[in-house]
Amino acid sequence: MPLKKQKYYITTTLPYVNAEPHIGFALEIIQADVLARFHHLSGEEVVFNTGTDEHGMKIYRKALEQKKEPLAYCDEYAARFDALKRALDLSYTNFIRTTDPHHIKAAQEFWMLCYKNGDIYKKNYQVKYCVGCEMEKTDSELMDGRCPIHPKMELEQIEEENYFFKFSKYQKKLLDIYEKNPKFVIPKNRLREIKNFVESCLQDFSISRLKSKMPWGIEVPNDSEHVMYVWFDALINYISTIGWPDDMKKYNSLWPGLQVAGKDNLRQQSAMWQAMLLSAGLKPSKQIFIHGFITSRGQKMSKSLGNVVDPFEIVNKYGTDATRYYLLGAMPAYEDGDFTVENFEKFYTAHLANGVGNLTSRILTMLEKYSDGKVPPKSEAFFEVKKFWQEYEDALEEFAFDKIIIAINELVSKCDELISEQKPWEKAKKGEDITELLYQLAEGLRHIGISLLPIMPRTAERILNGLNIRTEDVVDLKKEIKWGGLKSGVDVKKGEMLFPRI
RNA sequence: CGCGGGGUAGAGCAGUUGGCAGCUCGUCAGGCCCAUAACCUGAAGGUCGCCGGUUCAAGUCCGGCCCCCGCAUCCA
Repeated sequence: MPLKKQKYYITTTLPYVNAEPHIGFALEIIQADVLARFHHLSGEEVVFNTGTDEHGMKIYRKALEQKKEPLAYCDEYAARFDALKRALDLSYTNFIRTTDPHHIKAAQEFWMLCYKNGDIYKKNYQVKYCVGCEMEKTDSELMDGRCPIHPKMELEQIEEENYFFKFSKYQKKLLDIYEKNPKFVIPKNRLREIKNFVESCLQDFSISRLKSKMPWGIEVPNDSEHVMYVWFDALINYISTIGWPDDMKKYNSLWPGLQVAGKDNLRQQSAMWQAMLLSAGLKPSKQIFIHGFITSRGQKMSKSLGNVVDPFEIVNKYGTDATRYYLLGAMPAYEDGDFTVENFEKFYTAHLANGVGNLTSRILTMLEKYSDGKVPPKSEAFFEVKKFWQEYEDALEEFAFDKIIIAINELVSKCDELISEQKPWEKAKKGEDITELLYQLAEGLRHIGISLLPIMPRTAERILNGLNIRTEDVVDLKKEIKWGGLKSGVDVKKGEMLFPRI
């Protein structure tokens, strides 16, 4: 009986197109890619969404500065973000732009649902405005009632009519979601953080801007004087990209999905967006994973400090797979991680050149020298691959990408230890039979190759090709993770070095 | 008493429900020659920020204190 393929929907946040792609976003999308690839290998039908968030004041201003039409400006940036796909070897299936006509329609439809549900209302919005900054200021941003940057200037009071969303109405329901599903937000401390926030104060938030002041947004239905505030429109991409509301069949088969986001997005993703979904009568997200920030030499990256790391530059210098591996393995899964070139190079040398790269050539060379370039007859399992895969899957389940890398490295070490212990070169000289040992190593290498498929797709392919396995044939992970998948008698070939030292 | 994160070997970090303090790099000493000067074994190196409490037992739980980093802009 043919089973219907299980569906897996995962999405990143949409980066805002007012700056170049950031290494922190690279981390996010690589994490999502590992999950997407793993589930694809497991035989699931994967929809993996990313894209660009393109509306709002900042974009509008930047476009004006560069004397461009906003959309033309966005086109350029969207292309730059889409270029990450190639640079980082990403497998996303959807790339949505919030200026896509379908998304615009969906956002308006969504608005109407919230409106009909009585959750959108008009209110006078009083703000303090600093002429020096040309910015609205909230009370929490002020010092002694004055702008901290322009303390000599008087703040102006501005009053405008905005639409508001009844966030406060959903306090109890949000807390219910968190209560019912203790893994709704990973890691735990982030769930606690958002719980505290929702428990303490939920203020209705403004979801529109006057079009006369800021025309670059999605028009509010039945009120052409307003456009939606960028947050409200952008969040809806998670469902508009999977067909909502036109293709309800597709939407129903995929939603709710998994969202990956940075810690700066905790509130928007796990509280505001969830309240919006409730208001529209839709299901809350399945789960939200919050990753930390990447610091640069211990400090937050900023243009003024000049310590911003460009993902394209890193990929050009060290290669796609090494970049993926470093970001996944050297950054703590749940906290901030520090990025330095020195650390990158150490990690590269220790794990890639000396570790998996060296082991691959060791094993393949031995097969060529002592086994006629063929895989020897099968032998019983020496390595505890079952335990290895259990660890691997458990770590993935909790988004502990660093733990996956540790588990793979342990398997690499075990192979190295076995070689040193058994001294196959010595035994071969004495004429002892080492075919059993060689099969152990070759099959161990196959498991390493399979386990690297989601992490470093190209490297994994080269390892598997060396063992005469085509990645197209790796379609059923359940089968692949069993001992003995490597066929005896097939030719092996040692290719180029995987990771030349730097 | 604004919010959050952190202080563990020279550096960077792990330490889940309390139960002999670990990993990577670096240093030192051996081994090995299948492998990318790679690999393996061993050693040195710690008052787990400070003080107090609970406990047979605290890096871990509780209370207090000190220090560092984010929370205006650029920016994920």
